[in-house]
Amino acid sequence: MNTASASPPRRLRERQRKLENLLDAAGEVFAKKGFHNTSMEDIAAAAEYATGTLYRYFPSKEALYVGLLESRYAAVIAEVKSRVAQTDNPLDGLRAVISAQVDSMRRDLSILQIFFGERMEAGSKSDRWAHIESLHQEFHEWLAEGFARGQLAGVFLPGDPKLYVMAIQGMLSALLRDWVKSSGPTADIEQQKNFLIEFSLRAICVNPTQTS
Amino acid sequence: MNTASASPPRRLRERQRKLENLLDAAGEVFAKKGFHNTSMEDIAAAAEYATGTLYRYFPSKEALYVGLLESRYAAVIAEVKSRVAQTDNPLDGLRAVISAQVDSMRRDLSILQIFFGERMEAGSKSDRWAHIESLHQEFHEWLAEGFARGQLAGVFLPGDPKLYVMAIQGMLSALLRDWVKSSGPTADIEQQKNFLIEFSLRAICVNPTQTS
Amino acid sequence: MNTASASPPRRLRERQRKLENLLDAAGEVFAKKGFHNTSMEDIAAAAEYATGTLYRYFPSKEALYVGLLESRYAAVIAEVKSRVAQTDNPLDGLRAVISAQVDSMRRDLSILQIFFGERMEAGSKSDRWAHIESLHQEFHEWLAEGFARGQLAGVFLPGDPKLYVMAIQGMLSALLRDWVKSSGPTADIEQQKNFLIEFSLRAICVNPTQTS
Amino acid sequence: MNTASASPPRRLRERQRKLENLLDAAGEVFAKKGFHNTSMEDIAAAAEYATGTLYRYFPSKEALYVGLLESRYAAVIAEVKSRVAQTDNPLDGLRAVISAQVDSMRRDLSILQIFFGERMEAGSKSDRWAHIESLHQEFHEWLAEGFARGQLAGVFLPGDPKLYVMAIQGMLSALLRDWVKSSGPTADIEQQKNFLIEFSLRAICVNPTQTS
DNA sequence: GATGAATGAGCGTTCATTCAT
DNA sequence: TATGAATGAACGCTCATTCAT
Repeated sequence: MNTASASPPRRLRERQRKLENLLDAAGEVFAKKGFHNTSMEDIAAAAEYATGTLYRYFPSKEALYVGLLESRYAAVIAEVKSRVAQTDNPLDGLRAVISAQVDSMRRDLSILQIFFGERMEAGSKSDRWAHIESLHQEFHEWLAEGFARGQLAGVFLPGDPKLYVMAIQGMLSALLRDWVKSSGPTADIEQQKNFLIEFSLRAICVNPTQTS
Repeated sequence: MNTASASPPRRLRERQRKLENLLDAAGEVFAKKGFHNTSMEDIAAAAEYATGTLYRYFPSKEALYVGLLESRYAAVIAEVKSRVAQTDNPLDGLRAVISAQVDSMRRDLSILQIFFGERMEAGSKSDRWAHIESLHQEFHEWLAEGFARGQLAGVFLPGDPKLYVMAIQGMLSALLRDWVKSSGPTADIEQQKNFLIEFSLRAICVNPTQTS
Repeated sequence: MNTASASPPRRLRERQRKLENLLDAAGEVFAKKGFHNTSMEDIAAAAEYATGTLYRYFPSKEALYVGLLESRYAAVIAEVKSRVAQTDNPLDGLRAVISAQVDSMRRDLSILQIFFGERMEAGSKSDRWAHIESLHQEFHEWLAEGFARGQLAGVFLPGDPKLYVMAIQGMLSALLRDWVKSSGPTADIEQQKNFLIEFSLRAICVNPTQTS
Repeated sequence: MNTASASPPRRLRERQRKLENLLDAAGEVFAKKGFHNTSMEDIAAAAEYATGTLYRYFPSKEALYVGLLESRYAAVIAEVKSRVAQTDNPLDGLRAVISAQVDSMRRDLSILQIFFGERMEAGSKSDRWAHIESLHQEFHEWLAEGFARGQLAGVFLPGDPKLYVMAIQGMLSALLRDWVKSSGPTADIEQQKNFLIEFSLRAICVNPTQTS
């Protein structure tokens, strides 16, 4: 292979790398100060770029923010799916769903701070918001399907799977929000994680007593 | 009593009435557009006042927002406490806690949209934020105490009451957030409410089968 | 005399008294905070009136300010003239001019702070400004005439009397400005006053050595 | 030296040039309308910039104003010092002090209008105000020292040098204020300048008759 | 591609003034 | 006459975005 043919990929890889750097920098700043209190100049400074350069990568501040959320959310979803794939029964699947999310978040608290930071306006008609929303939808549907399989297997109690998903994700959110408020996961993370798991199993399983 | 002595109260009542109107108007606008995308002019227009007039009632936009949250949150808490006071056992107490919150919110969806709208920066050192935060703390502690009583009565399972509170409030939040997203409570509210109650009872009660 | 005929004068006196109070209050506030940083509400509060009431006495904030200056300046001028009237030769007249101004100002430092505070815009076409300006003109012309008499008497050196007036008044201003800056007359007022007098006499008199 | 190494200086020089333009424009507007009646938009228009641009050079309106005063005052002081340095005896030094200030001011009347315009509130704790104040202090002390040397040489009369300085600077101020009022130096500047000089020499010198 | 100076619309806030009571 | 709630124009300042270099 010659340089000519190798160059385009290199260009792309280069661009990807810079884009990642930019998202990382933006992530830090957004996490610390929220969307509205972060200026493009802040981000540029953190990424060591000039303001104008940001616009070579994202057409607007909102696009940058949404892109960031998207990338972080996708990573969490991927982590969950991967961890669930390593299980072979609904109970462990449920455990993995909760565990993976707690672990993801714990690893990078800034994700949380962004997730629970200011929501953008419903008015934003950006395609990217649509996409992030569809990521979310698709994730919840995937969770619901997994849940339905547990019900068919006679392991989970009957009822609308979507409601079960909502309940579990709601509890997770509350835990994570707590961490954000106390700016950092509290000491007994494992205990909290296990609490959530046990709590869920009791509420969800046909035969909770056999769940250890 | 003569008119002269009655007059000052009238002034105050008048002011209260206007203040309520103002908060209502602000509530609507903040709910629709969020804090940062709502201008004082928007609020003034909604309240049918001139911009300057708003500052006779609140010293700043943030104070107005916080005042609004405070007033709404206090109402929800009051409702919950009142409903719980009418119960005479932990199980019904738990049911009341969930029921009352769902009902409160359903009644005025705009509260929700504000609660789940953009959070202000942690930087806001306003005393009012401190107050609203203490309202929240105090409410959660009150819930935790009630829960602890249920444990002492042997009705609820053991475990850190604060975690139980977090779990329940988290599920409630998720439900309400769902409503906000679909801009309005979905048709089967009662079903969703009951789902949450049953779900919680199973996860919390020593003897869930006797809970009807 | 009956009440009917006495009433109008009483009304007027009453009004005068209130007006004086108002000016006094305004004087204090203007002196402390300057024209632009003083709001009508400040003045109203200091005078224990409602804002609207101020407009019954002065048609505008500027009119109030100018009225205040006018009244204070007129008093200083009157003091100077009265003190000069008690002298019988140009030398003592000059001494009185300087002495009276220093004493006037020392007595009420707030006058100074107003005189040396922010000047209004030249744009203000108010008739009152014209009047205050004419007070000033007339005072300086009166001083110049007095000076000219001293020249005719062979006591003062020749030269444009207006320039002499300007020089003396300039030195007085500088002294007073100094006081304002150190917020209060400095300890050795008498010494400073005498310095100015001696300085002036040396520069002005035909035969300074005989001036004690 | 290559272009690369020369480029940064160019940037800086460019910035300096623009800053000067800005100060000039601001000087004109402030001189004409005073601080409080000049809006940032006015200045921007005069400088042919957008409002936002001003804030790239000065962090606030006050900073711009203070920066302007500082730069102008520093220039006057420099002129005075330079002119005095060319003299070799106290008498000529005194003449130079007065002459240089009159000439400086005459050259750019707008300086005057700013110096005698509205003073900022004492409340402004800006570092720049402190600096300008220290410029002033230092200048007056320098003048006082020069004066003391004249006393030691037996040329000037005894007495607190600070008071002499105050007197002379006060007369200068009065002259300049006069010019401002009549919006422009009056025709007989030289005569007025000489009057001030002669007046001062008579009041200050041990042997005024030999001073021509 | 990268820069960063420039833009200018938009916002929160103030306050002199008015007027119904 | 006195009140003080209401007004609304005006201001200082910010910052996402553009574009000449």
